[in-house]
Amino acid sequence: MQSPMPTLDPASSSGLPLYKEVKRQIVQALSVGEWKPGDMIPSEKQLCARFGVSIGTLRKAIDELVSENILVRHQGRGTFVAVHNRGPRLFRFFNLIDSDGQRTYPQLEIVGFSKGRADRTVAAKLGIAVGARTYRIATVRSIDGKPLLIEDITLSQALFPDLTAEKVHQRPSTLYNLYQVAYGINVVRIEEGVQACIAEGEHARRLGVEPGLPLLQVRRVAYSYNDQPVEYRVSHIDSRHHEYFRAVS
Amino acid sequence: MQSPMPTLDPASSSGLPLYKEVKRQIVQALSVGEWKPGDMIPSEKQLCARFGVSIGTLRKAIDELVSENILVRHQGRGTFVAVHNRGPRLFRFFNLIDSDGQRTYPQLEIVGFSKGRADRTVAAKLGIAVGARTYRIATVRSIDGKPLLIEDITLSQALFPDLTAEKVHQRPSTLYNLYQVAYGINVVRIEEGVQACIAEGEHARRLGVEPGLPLLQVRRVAYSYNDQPVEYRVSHIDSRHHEYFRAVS
DNA sequence: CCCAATTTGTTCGTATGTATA
DNA sequence: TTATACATACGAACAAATTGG
Repeated sequence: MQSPMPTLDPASSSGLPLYKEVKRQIVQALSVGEWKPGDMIPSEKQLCARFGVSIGTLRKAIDELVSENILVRHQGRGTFVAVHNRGPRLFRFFNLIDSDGQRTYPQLEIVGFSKGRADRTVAAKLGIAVGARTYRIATVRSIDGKPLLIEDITLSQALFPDLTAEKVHQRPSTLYNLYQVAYGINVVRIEEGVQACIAEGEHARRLGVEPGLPLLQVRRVAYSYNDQPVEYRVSHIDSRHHEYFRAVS
Repeated sequence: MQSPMPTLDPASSSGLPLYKEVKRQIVQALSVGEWKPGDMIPSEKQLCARFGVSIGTLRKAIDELVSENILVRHQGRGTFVAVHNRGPRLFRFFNLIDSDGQRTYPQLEIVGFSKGRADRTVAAKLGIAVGARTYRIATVRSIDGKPLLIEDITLSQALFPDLTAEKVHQRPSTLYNLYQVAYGINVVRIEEGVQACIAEGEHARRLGVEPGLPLLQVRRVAYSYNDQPVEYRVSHIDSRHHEYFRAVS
C-alpha cells in the first residue's frame, strides 16, 4: 500500500531534492519555449502525473517559481507563465518615481541602431568573446516631450540573429517584448550598478540638458532563465525631478 | 476521527487563513521582544502545540518568515531569529562594490550628534508629527582613510529615549546593532530613492572632495517589524571608484 | 567513534474550502 | 449547477543534520 517508485527518483540523476528536480525541469520547459509567457501551464494534477510526484512536492516546486516571479497562480483559473512586459508591469525594472512618489511611465523612442563588436566590458557582461558581433541600440525616454533618460543597449548577434533597425522600430510593444515574441528570450531578472556622473557632449545633447548637470548612470545586465545574460544596457538619467527607487527586505 | 477545533480558529478573530494568523502572532512575539535576534525559537512541535495547528500549517507560516529574512532555519539545530548586523551581513543594506566587483566594508566614524525637530519631510518619512523631537547623527565612512560616504541620520526621540552622543560613540558595533541591543528595535527592511547631485559646501568638505564633483544622494527609510519606520538617513556618496549595486528578480 | 535524541527537510497523501469558467 | 483548479489544513513516515553523552 505504499507509493511505487516515482518517475523522478531523487537519488537517480541529480542528487537534488525531488522538488528541486521538478523545478529544474519546469524551468527547462520554459527555456525551450514549451510554455510561453501568458500561457497556462498544465494543472497540478497533470503535472503530478507527468513528473510522477505528489501534489505536495509539485506545489513546493511551483511555490519557489512563483516567489521568483517566473510563474503566477490564480485560484480557480490555473497557473501561468509570468509576463514581464505588459501594461503597468512594463516598467517593472524601471522604477522611476516623481516628486509626488508616483510611478511614471515614460515614452520610448529609438534614435539609433548599428552593428559592432564586443569590447572587454561587454564581453564580460554578456558572457561572449571579445570581438564577438553585437548590435547597439540607442534610445530616449521622455515625459511630456522632455527627455528624461537615454539608453545605450548592447545585444549579442548570436542570440538575436537577423535583428534589424526595422524590427526594432516596428516593434508593437517594448524591447523586452520584442525579445520575447521574435526570439523566445524572456527577461526575468536584472542586476545593475549605479554611479553619479556629469552630463557631457553626446549624452547632454541627447538629454537636452546643459553640460555639467549631474546624472545617474545605471549599468544593467538583463538575464533570462538559467541566469543567461541577454542584454547590457547603460542608462543616463536626469534625476532632478525623478528618483530611482528600490526596496530591500 | 476528525481534528478537534483548533486553538486558533481561522474564522474567529481575523478572517485570515490560519497560517497567516500564526505568522502574525510570531511577528507579534518578535516585535515585543519575546525572542531576540540570534535566539532560537521553540521547535516546530512546541509551536504546533502553542498555536494548536498542524505541522504543515506552522511550516507554511515559518516558510514565509524565512523568505522575508525574518527567521532562519538550520536543519538539526533549530529555527532562529535573523540577525541583520553581524559579520559580513553588517553591510547587508550597503552594497557598495569596487571597480573589481568586490564588496567593500568602509569604516564608520561619528562626526556629529545633536537634537532637533522634525520638518515635513522627516515627519512624513518617520510617521511622526511635524515638530516632534528628533536626534541627528552625522557620520563619515572611509576606506583606507579616504572618505567615501557621508550620512545624515534622523531618529525620533520618542523611539530612542535618552539616546546620547556617548552611547552613539561608544557603541560596540554598528548603529543598527545599537538600536537592537539598547532599544530592542530591529531593522529588517529598507526603502530608498537615489538621485545624482553636485558636491557643495558642507558635503564637499566632509567628503574631502572639490565642489562640483557629482555625487549619489540616497534617501533611505529603515523599517522594523510591522512596517514601523525607525530611521531616516540621507547619504552622499563619492561614486567615482565604487558603485551602488542592486539585483531585481 | 558511535549512538541516541532532537530538530528541521523531504515526500507522501487526504479532506475540505474557495474561486473561476 | 457543475466541473475544474488552486488554497488551506491536516498529519504520517522517513531522511539528514546537529548535538551531547
